[in-house]
This record gives sequence, C-alpha cells and structure tokens, in this order.
Amino acid sequence: MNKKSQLTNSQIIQAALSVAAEKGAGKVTLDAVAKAAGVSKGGLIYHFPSKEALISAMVQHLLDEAECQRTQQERTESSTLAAVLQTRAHFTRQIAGNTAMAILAAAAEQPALLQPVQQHNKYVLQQIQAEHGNALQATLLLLASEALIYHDLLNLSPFTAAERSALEQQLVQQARELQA
Amino acid sequence: MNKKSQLTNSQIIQAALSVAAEKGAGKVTLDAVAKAAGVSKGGLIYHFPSKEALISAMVQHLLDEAECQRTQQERTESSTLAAVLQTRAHFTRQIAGNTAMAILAAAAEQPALLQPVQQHNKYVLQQIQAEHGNALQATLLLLASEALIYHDLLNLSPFTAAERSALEQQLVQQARELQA
DNA sequence: TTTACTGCACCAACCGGTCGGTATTTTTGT
DNA sequence: ACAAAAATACCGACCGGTTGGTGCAGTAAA
Repeated sequence: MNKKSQLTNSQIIQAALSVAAEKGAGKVTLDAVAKAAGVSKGGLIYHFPSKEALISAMVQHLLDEAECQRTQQERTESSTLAAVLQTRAHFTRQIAGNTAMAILAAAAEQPALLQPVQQHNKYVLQQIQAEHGNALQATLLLLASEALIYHDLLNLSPFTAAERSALEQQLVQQARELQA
Repeated sequence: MNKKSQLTNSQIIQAALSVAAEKGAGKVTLDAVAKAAGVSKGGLIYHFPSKEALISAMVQHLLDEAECQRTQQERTESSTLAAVLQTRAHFTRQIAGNTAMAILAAAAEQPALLQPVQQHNKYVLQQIQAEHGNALQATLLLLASEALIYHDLLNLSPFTAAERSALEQQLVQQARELQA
C-alpha cells in the first residue's frame, strides 16, 4: 500500500514539525511525535528507522518547500536575489514557527544534520553572486535577510512587527534596484 | 569562603562551555559538566541548583564578556556600530566554538533562557540607530554581521575563511564611512 | 559554627529502540 | 476467479540506559 504509506510518512513529518513548534526543540521525542501523528511508536520507527532519520527528513522537507516557493517567485522577479528576499518576506512568518524549532532540533541533536541546509545556502549564494556585478552589495542584502530569519529561529528579534515588515520591504526594494 | 566559591563558580561555567563546544549542545549534562569541572555532582548543584540556572549563568557570562570587549573597542572606534563590527571581526572565531553550542544548548533546553540575549541585542541596536542619520543602512550592516555569527552558531557558513574575513573587513569599512 | 564542598547511593521520569505479533493488502500459482 | 503465500504496514509492551535531581554522612578550611 504505497499511497497510504506515503500519506502516513508525511503525516509523521508534519507531526514532528508541530511538536517542535509547540513544545520546543528539546521536546521532539519519538513518543511525542508518534502521539501527535496518531501512530504508534512502532509505526513511527517503521517509517523512520531512527530519530536521526526522522529529523533528517524534516530538514529535507523544509528545504524542498523553500526551494519550491523560491522557484515560483522567480517567475515574477527579475533576479534570484529579489526572488529570495521576496519569498522570505512573504513566507518567513508563515512557516517560521515550524521551521525554527525544527532546525534547532536538528542542530542540537547532531549538527551534521544541517549540512543539506548549508549546501542549499551555498548554492543560492553562488547563484546570486553570479547574477550581480556588485556581488558585495548583493551578498550584504542576502545576509541581512538571513539575520532576520535567524532572529525568528531563536526568538531574538529586536524589531517590532512593523519595523520588521519595513525592513523586509526595504531589502526587496534595494535588491530590485541592484541590477547586473 | 567567598573567593574560593567564586572561583569554583566560574570553573563550572567554563567547564559547561567547553563541554558544549566539544561534545555538542545536546550533551551538556550535569554529570558531564561536573566531571569536566573537577567537581562532584553535589558540588555542582550546590552552586547551581538546577540545570536551568547553570545554562542561564552560561548565557549571562557570554553576554558580559561580549559587553566588556565591545566597551573596550569603543575607545578606538568612532561609532558604536564600527566598534561592534570590529569586535565581532576580531573575536567571533575565538569564542565561536564555545559560544555557539552554549547558545544552542540554551535554546534547545528552554527558549526563554535567551531573553537576556534579545534584550542585549535590542539595546545595541537602539544605540546604533540613534547614532546614525542613515539608520537603515546602519541596521543593514549590523544585520549582515549578525548573520555571520549565526552561520558560526549552526555551522552553516557558505563562505571560505578568506571570503569571510574580507566580508568582515568590508563591513567595518562601510561602517566607518557611514557617519552621522 | 558556618561555608564549601566530597562521594556515593538512590530515584522517578524519560528516551531511543527492539521485538513478537497482527491485520491488511498484494502477488502468485492454479 | 480464488485461495494460499508473501510482503507490507502497524501495534504496544518492554528493555537497557541516561538524565536531572535528592539525601546524607563526612570533612577541611575560614
């Protein structure tokens, strides 16, 4: 029963994401995730043979989603940078709750699990630097945007929601003005 | 025995820091810290009545150190922003190993433990924004610098050591050029 | 006498993971 | 077309180990 298996699979990942968001990164236990997914612990282990595999799948899922949204945004923006910043401005808060703690869970569990994220970041950076003559300024904008995400990640943002939005707007605008 | 008590106190914090750095954020256990500090578990609990208290003290220690170094740097730099960026450029790597995992440990354990960090960030941001007419650009530089730190935190940097240094240099330079 | 511990036994809770078993679905032989 | 067999999907009790934390008898210094 391939279909049902895939369904359960994604149910478990969603459950893991919501557990991380609601209870905190340190509380992502197999029991908690299984309970949230409406699956027995045995069932969970059947799909993900270890906790490491589960968290790795979570990270991959988030990466895929981010990639997908960015690709969509690229159709209406003139540059990759603008697309990235715009995507982040729109979607960060929507998935922040989930993403943040999930990434954190991965980092605390075993830092190596974040390697796919690092590769993804590197790829995006290189693409952006190649597109702009003023690579330095482009990198700067990208970094600033990343800092905003990290603020969400650790709940460290010194900005109000309004300031935050204004900043995101500014970043997108500066990116659009910065052409090759 | 006030002096010895204070000494042991800081020994324990140092030990906690090094355990976090060497074994990872998820491995900061009371037993491990006690052993690393050359103290019995009972002795540890005598100084820090709970794990939360210990981690909170770790965070506070790091914050105090950062504050101290920044204040020193401010004597030779023209603006707070330049001082902050310069401090980060010099000291990030030196304390990154320790700091990174410590912060991560705190976040995974209980996100609320990072609140002092958030307050510190907010304070620095406001000071910088007040100093510069072009507050937006100043904020941008600060954010970019923060992103570099977060890269260390999670081992996510897409830059080589050389690129990284160049970026830090650039940030400081742009900060110096950006006067009120 | 108080402070600052040591050393160790102990505990309840929790955690990742195993294991034997079961229900359901798919494949296969006829 | 249909039953036997095999593979798949899942359950939940259980296990060994770890963790944060307690309790307490003893001790060396201030």
